[in-house]
Amino acid sequence: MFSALQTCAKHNMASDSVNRPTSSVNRPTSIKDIARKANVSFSTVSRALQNSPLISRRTAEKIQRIARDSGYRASAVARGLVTQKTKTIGVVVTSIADPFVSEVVDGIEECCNDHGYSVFLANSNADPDRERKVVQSFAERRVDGIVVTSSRVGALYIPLLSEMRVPIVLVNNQHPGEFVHSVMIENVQGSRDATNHLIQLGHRRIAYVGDRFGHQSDTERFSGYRQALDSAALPFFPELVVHGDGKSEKAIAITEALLRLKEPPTAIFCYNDMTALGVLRSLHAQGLRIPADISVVGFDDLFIASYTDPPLTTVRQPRKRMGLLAMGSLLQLMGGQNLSQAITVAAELVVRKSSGPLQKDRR
Amino acid sequence: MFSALQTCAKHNMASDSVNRPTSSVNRPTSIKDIARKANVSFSTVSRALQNSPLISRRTAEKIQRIARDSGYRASAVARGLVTQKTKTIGVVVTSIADPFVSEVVDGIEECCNDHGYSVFLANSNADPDRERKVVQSFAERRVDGIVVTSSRVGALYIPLLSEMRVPIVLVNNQHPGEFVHSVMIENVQGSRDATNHLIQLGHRRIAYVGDRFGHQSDTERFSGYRQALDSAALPFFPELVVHGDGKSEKAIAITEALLRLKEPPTAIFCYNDMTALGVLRSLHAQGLRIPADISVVGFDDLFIASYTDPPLTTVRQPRKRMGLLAMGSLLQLMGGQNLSQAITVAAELVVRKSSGPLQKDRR
DNA sequence: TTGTAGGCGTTATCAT
DNA sequence: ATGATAACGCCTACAA
Repeated sequence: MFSALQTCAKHNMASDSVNRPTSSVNRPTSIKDIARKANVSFSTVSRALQNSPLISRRTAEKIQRIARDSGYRASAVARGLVTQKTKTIGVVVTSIADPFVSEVVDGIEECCNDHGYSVFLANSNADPDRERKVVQSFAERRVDGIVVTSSRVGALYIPLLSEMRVPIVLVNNQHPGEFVHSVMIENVQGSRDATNHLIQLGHRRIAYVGDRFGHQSDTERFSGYRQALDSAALPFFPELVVHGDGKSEKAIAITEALLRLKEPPTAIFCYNDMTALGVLRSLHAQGLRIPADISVVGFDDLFIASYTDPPLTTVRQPRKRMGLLAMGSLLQLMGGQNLSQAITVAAELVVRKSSGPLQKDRR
Repeated sequence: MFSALQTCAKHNMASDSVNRPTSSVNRPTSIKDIARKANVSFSTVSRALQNSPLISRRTAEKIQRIARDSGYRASAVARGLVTQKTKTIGVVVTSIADPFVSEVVDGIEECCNDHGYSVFLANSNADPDRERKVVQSFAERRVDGIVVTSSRVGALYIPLLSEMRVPIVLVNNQHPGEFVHSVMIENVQGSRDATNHLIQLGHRRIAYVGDRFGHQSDTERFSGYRQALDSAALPFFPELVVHGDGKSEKAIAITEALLRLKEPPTAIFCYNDMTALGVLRSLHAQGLRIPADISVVGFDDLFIASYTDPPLTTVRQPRKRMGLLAMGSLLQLMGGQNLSQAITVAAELVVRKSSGPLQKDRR
């Protein structure tokens, strides 16, 4: 008892005079501070705070009370160092300001929070170099897993995966085939449905305003469009297919060109809602009535789609759910399970007012 | 030399047989692994990797090469433990899916990235309990600073500030007066400008569709509206002031009621763009022409504002810049500076097509 | 049921 | 210019 006290005193002196020369940088209260107040060893405190069964109820309660009263917060960084698990995941996005992306992240975050994980967020600005750097920083942070949305360079992650030994899940990335774990929207089915919808309304000259050439999602959506035409035995008009950039400005110019054709389309199917926004605006500017004169269909079902004039017929991507699914897969992978199948999510046609029956005598 | 080798060998044996009984959980390569390969002590490696001047060029280069080749990534968690600085900040948002919020976060993230910080993101869902929990988790993560956007419970952070001893900056929170460090939009000036704009167009019966009663930003925007009326010596009509909820659905019903008045307004100034969206839709449904029959002005300048029909006159909040400013302040605070003045950002009226001169004979 | 000791991967302060 | 050593705050055998 006596010697124990002496040791304790010596220890205190050491830590007060030597270890903490600058008392001005007072650290957050630690497990040791609590141990001192409770007159127990700090390992007892550690156990009590984890509700370990091998601690007497009395001391456990006392310790927990002291911890609460002194506003103790266990250091996740110290814990991470010893357990080799940080309970964090990294999320790489092109831009968090993108409404598609932000809803996916919303889903990811919700799932993380429910499972005690914190999320690191980083923008890549669709720049492969930045994307690389961001992932390096995640590596240094020792994240337990990574989710990447809309990457153009999914292949980048293949070597990283083995290097970092951390599970990675991609959402709507450009080259899912190359990557094991991914959540993808069913582009082909979605755009087939959209095109079929227009065909059933009687349209024969249906334009497709795509994304930049070579992008996987564009290729797939175009493919769905072709499939619909083919299975309805309708002719394919190459002049009705134009590549945009997924933004509305470009779509405006494209629409004008489309309308200048000797035989303009009677319906326009757009790669995404942003493109459709530009198309709508351009059509309005030309004084055309929608859908009386021409029909428009988008893809994504952004919030804005129900507020355009007229409300936009489009293909819905359940973005938040895709985020939840991605995080769900990641949790399984981090738990050591080895699911290797890519998840694919059905796209849902949402019919609003921008699509209508073909008017035979429209001009 | 001989004894040194022996020590080294002993050390290796110890760490290989005792310290790492399970070689299956192979950790990322550490400073020690590199030290072994380079035949130097691990402190030399540490210095070489930090470009310490007291290391010979030769060994420094050798070490750096080995580090690069073995894909070494310094553990930020270990570094954080010893330096007591994690180089992370926590961002609390109501919902990252909110377009206002996501652009603020975009600015924050950009600034963080430029300065070597990583950002933890967490949704509060506007729930004070969640908000409290989120901040606790940030405390455990030992973040170096916190940014909170659109909190309704700014006061919550006052005790936290002293407890956590971490700088906090609030963006557009409800009660800035209570809090030292904040970035706020100039609500009063912005809505005064908007209202003046309508007055100059000849409007006398201008409605204000606000947010829920009691919210600071609503109170301020209403105050700007009143100021404009007063300084133009115009009468104030209480029946033209209605409280919405900042969402478009509610605004639809409100607009219908407004139009049923014996003397309906000739212009509607909305608390935000979402509200304006509902107003526009309702107006369209009633067959009114905008702005010929009635003018509409919003607040925020969301992306969607330039794509409504007609494009919406509104008051712009420079959201990304506000994020940058908030993070700028936080950097200064984390650097030990003690700026205590709240930052206020000017709002900018953006005139588009939804506002026009009063038509005397409109009905 | 509780205490002791060692180690997680760094940085930093001594020595040499 | 380099090496040994002690933290940082926590977890976890192993001892008692």
